[in-house]
Amino acid sequence: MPELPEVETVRAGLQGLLPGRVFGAVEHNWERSFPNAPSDVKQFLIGASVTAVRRRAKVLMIDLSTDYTLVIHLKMTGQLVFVTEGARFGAGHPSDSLVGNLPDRSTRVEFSFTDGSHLFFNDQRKFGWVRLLPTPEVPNIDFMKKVGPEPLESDLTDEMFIARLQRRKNTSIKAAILDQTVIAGIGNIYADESLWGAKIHPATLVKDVPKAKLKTLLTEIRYVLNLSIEKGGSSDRNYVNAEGKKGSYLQFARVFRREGQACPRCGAIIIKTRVAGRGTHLCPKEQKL
DNA sequence: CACTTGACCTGTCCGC
DNA sequence: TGCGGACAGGTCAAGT
Repeated sequence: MPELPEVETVRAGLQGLLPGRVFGAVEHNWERSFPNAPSDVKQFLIGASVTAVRRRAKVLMIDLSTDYTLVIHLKMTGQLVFVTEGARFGAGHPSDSLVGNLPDRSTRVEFSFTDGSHLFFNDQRKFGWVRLLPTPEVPNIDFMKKVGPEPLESDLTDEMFIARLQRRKNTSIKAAILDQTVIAGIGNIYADESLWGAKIHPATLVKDVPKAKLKTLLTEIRYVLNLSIEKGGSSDRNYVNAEGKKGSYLQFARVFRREGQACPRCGAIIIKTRVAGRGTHLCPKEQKL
């Protein structure tokens, strides 16, 4: 799923809903979704209150009063949906939702708070995970050690972005920006959208993209990520925010899932192809190899 | 080291 | 209607 804008939307939602709530119980039905030792869960989660909800790259962090943190990766189909007591098994969710009554068959973990509210970790494909770690250890997990800079942080300069891309100079520009160790948070949707914005064919080797275009690419990455955050993210199949609602970015997408339609800039027909092992959408007239 | 491919899973869609 | 295969928003480990 979830790329940076979707994870950020979930983070913002949870930040408004969770702080102060106290964990009362946890249930899970798929070991790999929450592989923590039961003794750790009992000692450091049950009875702890939420202090803050953070994000780094596509990873969410729910900080606890015990100086432990729930670290969560939604991968392709993960959802984190908060419901008050009445909504559990209850009236379901509004029409702008992909979630019905919870728990459902995609529910992997159910967190219950002492005030009767619940947080559901749903994950149809079971790729996602939740881990409970001491807060100071979170930056030391492999992913955090290797992940690249946040694209929306102003301390990432054009020069830094270009220099990091050069590490992957013999691969396609699309593979390079999807590489989380080069830059954080970009996935298939925003890769296609930003490459269209910068008029770069996704299969172009990094070394063959002029520096001026790489600079433009960073501008376009920031544009699409910010626009998507504003629209609440992209809901293609599974993604919903912390309240179970869909995001609307795909209504504004220029190429993603728009094969067969006219390019909004030049009118040529958008095509779908395959680059870096991923479905790839582009304008064949403006994005040439 | 850089790069590509398959694996991890379930569900849906498309062609026969 | 059933069945096989491809594909789906993301990482990882293993291969070359």
